[in-house]
This record gives sequence, structure tokens and C-alpha cells, in this order.
Amino acid sequence: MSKPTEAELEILSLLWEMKEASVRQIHERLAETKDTGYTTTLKIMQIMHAKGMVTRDEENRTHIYRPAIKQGETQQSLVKNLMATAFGGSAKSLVMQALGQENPSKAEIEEIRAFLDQLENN
Amino acid sequence: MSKPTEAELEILSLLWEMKEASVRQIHERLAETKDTGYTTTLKIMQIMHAKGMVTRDEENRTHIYRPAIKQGETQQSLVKNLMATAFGGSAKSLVMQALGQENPSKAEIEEIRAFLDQLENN
DNA sequence: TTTTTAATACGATAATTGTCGTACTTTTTT
DNA sequence: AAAAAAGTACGACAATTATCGTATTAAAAA
Repeated sequence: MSKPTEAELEILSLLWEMKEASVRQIHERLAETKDTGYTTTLKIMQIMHAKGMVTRDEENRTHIYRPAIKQGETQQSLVKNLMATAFGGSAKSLVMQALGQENPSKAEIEEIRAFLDQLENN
Repeated sequence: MSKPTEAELEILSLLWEMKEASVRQIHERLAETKDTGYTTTLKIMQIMHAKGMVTRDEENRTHIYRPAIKQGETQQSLVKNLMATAFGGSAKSLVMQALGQENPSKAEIEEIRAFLDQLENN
């Protein structure tokens, strides 16, 4: 599966979160933070459909779209790509950049620690 | 500073690593893993120069290029962007994806733990 | 000194991306 | 029933990207 573009990724993220949605629903969410026309959203979603990135139910006049690629897999390939091109392949430096960015909560830090433990036992 | 494209990022990474380089040197490194023409590399580096992404020393016939933007800052903005668009803003899920990807060495895991400790004390 | 090699500059091109307007069709409202 | 609203399809467009060929110039080699 080809790498989603920026605009496609925004829409995919919403679809992963909402499970399924009409163009109108997606557009309204996008419009909260972005100033773009309805037909622009529509066109991008049509292209995503042509690419096989989403499926759609055409039963009713208002088509319902669903993600056709898994969130985890997409995230994985994006991280892999970024790690390779911008971080010289080092997971460590990427991870530290990400952590320094946001202030993760105590609970999140705990989860990450647990994950590290688990990694070590393999 | 505008977001570097994929090809620009590859070149930037090499420049960060090498500190400075001619087009030929960069091209030879790129050619190890990629099949692209010399003038393509040249053109991209010229464009990067026009964008202010690199500086160059034109003293000698063979120009010497240097990165004009800092590695850390660029990494930061890329991670920030990826985190926002593909990970719903969650550092935790990005970090876990990155860690699950590669098998970090015991030493690296230790460093990350230390970093987590330090984060917690703030 | 002539020839060959290596470098830069730059125009052209195809593909991709995001954007939108317009046409057409189906629902819904009046 | 007529008008308005809401949907899809699709073509066109500008900007960007990666790519390469060709022209020109400087340096090195013969």
C-alpha cells in the first residue's frame, strides 16, 4: 500500500477513530481546524477509494466510508520510514525526541517502562 | 522553515552526518542504495540552496555544501507532525510503535529508562 | 596545446497533490 | 408540484517534486 499523503492521513485518522463516516461527517471534523471546501474533501476521499485505501458502502445516496488499511500497519510503516530517513535508523533518538515533545503523564511513562521490560525479556 | 521533502531529507541526513560535502560525495552515498542520476542530485541540492536549507561555499569550482538547519529542530518538527497526524497526538503510541520496530540494544533501553526517570522529575 | 574529464546551470517534463467549479441527480422542504 | 438543498462525479488548474538531457565552463591529462 502506497504511503498516504498528508491530507489522506488526516482523513484516515478520523476514519480510524469514527470507524465509519460520510463525506459530510469527515468534512465537518476537518473544518474545525482547517479551511477547506466540501468538494475538496469529497475528491480526496474518492481518490482514496480509487487507491483502495478506504472502502465505501454505496447502498444509500450518502455513501459511507470505512478505512481499508489498518491503523497499526500504517503507523508502523510511517515510523519506520521516518526513522530511516531522519533519524539514521535509530529508534532511540526518535523515541527521545517524541518523549521530549509532549509531557507524557505518569501513567503513560509507566506503560512505556512496562513495555521496555517486556522488550528486554526477549 | 518549510518541511523537507523525502529526497531533501535523505540529503540533509547525509550532510548532518558528514558536516560538509560536495555534490559528488553526496551522490556517491545516495547511489549506494538508490539508482539516480548525478544531475538529479545536483538539482535537488541547488533547490535546497535556493530554499535556504543548506549553505554552500563557492570559493572553488567544486562547491561545498553544509546544512543550514539543525538536525534536532528538524527532527522535532517532523516527529511533532507525525504524532499529530497519524498518532492522534499521543507520544506514547508513537514511542511504542518505534520501539516495537527495531530491537533496541540493552544499552539503548537503559538510556531510554534514564530519560524517563529524568522526565518524571520535572 | 589539444583533448578529455568533471563541474555547474538550467530548461523541460511527467507525476502527484490539493483545490475548486460546474454539471447532474436525488431528497427534502415549501 | 415546484423549489431548494444535499449529494456524487468529474474536469481543470496551479504548485510541487523528482527526474534527466543539454549547454557551458573550468580543470586535468595527454
